[in-house]
Amino acid sequence: MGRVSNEIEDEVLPSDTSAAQLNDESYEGSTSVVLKKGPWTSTEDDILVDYVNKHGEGNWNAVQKHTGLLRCGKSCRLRWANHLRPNLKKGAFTAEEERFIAELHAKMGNKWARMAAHLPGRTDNEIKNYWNTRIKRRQRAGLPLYPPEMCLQDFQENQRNQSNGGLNGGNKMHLDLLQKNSYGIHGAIFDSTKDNQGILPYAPKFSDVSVCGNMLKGLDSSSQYCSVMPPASPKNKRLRESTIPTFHGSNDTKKNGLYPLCKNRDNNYDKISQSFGMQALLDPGPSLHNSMCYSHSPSNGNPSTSKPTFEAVKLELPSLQYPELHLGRWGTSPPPPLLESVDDFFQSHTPISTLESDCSSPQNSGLLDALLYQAKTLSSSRNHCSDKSSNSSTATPGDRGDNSALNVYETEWEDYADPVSPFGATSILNECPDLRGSENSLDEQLSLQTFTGNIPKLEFVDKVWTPDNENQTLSFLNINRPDLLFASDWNDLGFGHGKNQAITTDTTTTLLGEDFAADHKHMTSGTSQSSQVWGFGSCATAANNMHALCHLSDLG
DNA sequence: AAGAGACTCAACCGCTGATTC
DNA sequence: AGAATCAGCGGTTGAGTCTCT
Repeated sequence: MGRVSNEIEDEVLPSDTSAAQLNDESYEGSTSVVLKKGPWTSTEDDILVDYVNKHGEGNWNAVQKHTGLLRCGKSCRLRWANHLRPNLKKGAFTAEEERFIAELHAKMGNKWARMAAHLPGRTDNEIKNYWNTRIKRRQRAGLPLYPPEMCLQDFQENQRNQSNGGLNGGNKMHLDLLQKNSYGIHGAIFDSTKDNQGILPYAPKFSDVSVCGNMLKGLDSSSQYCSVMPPASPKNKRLRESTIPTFHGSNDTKKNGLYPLCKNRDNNYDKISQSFGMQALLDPGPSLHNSMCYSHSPSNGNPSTSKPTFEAVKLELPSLQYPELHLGRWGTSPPPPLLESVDDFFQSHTPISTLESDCSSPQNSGLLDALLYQAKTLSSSRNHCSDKSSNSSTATPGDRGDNSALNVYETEWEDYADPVSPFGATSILNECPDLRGSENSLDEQLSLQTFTGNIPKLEFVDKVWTPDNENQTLSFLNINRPDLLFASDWNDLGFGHGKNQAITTDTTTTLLGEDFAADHKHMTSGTSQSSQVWGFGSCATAANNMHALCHLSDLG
């Protein structure tokens, strides 16, 4: 845009640059050739296009020699790649593209070129500009950079990693990165917490639990952005003494699939709580630390003393910022229940993801427990008979083995799946038509999703995005929604339609309150397809749900 | 209407890895 | 093996445009 001024003065391309031009500061180069800088003119474009048409791409330094174009090879390549090459898609990103970019960024970080490779017609520069703009915008708005669902996914991966034996190589890398990045992260995380202290009764008081890698990264190199976008308003200055622990993923996910939130029965809620900044209040013990990185010096030994690392490190990897996302909702939640009870809840129930094959009996009493157990039982029997729908989001690792497409992508994933990326290449093929056709911007939709329970599902990242496959790419994963036991999944279980659904909804309302029920109701209003999957509408919602369930469990 | 600030985007810069000599 | 060159990537800059007050 802009820079039209050059258009006039350069209408004639100076293959025979005058001496006057040599002194022009817009020209630079060696003693022999003075290369022009600044905006390209249409004439230059024509020359370049003509050259590329004749000689093909590459050998950019030869352009100047052969055409007299006073541009360096770099500039030519850039011009061609970003503006002149055919099939470039100009114009604003569509909502679908925006979502896809978010997903890609979540997985890749600031790998613009890679991202561009998945968006035909889009350039890395374009994507980069878009993303940076988005970051700024969301930062100003105090919004998270990523949809909360992504955070959950990362958390789930982390859960699996922990259950699989602690830190693996990827996690180790995580730690390294984390330590390097702890400063920026600290600020970021803390910002989000303090900002919500007023409304978040269980705002984390733990300190020094630095967010791990993927959550922290991805924002940008200069750490000017944080995983949780703090409102730009000065009045929102925040403390710097605490952080919200978060989880990090690993590439294990791409092997294990998804939905592990409840898969590991070991203190799942503890870990969730950790992720939401609750854990430390209750359990400062080492369990927390399995997945948490500490920014303070190990020699310090004082977990309450945050010692940000000031080493300047470029953060590239994705940053998942969920804690802040819906703190408003958190704020509306009752004070946290006894987390132990939540642990009990999870421990007493077969992980949702394994309902199909494992119907444990409730170990806890309580209405919801009973309901959940009943649902599980029915689900198990039903699923065994129905041979799992093709788009089941609860594919097990074994299922994945049957998915050749998945395997293909999985292989390619290895190339760039960052071990510290928040998301592995989890691939659950579920469509969520709810978002399709929406013309809302991604930001808007993400906000919406927060309350509708739609979880943007990370698909095979290594496929090229097209409108045709977008519905697959943007599948949604709802694997960890205890609240949906009352709704969508009951549909799936044969409970949810008509009267039964009304009953469960009413029950939810009664037991969990209008707010929760409204959420639940909203979420269940989706299509049957979307109701086949489980998920958190938002981390906060999930937390609320768990709190509610915990309450119920205790009440029961 | 005007000014300020935000936004957008093209282009440049520096760095890195691959390739060639 | 090491230097030179090339291609590409990601970060940054800056000017035009837009929006808000």
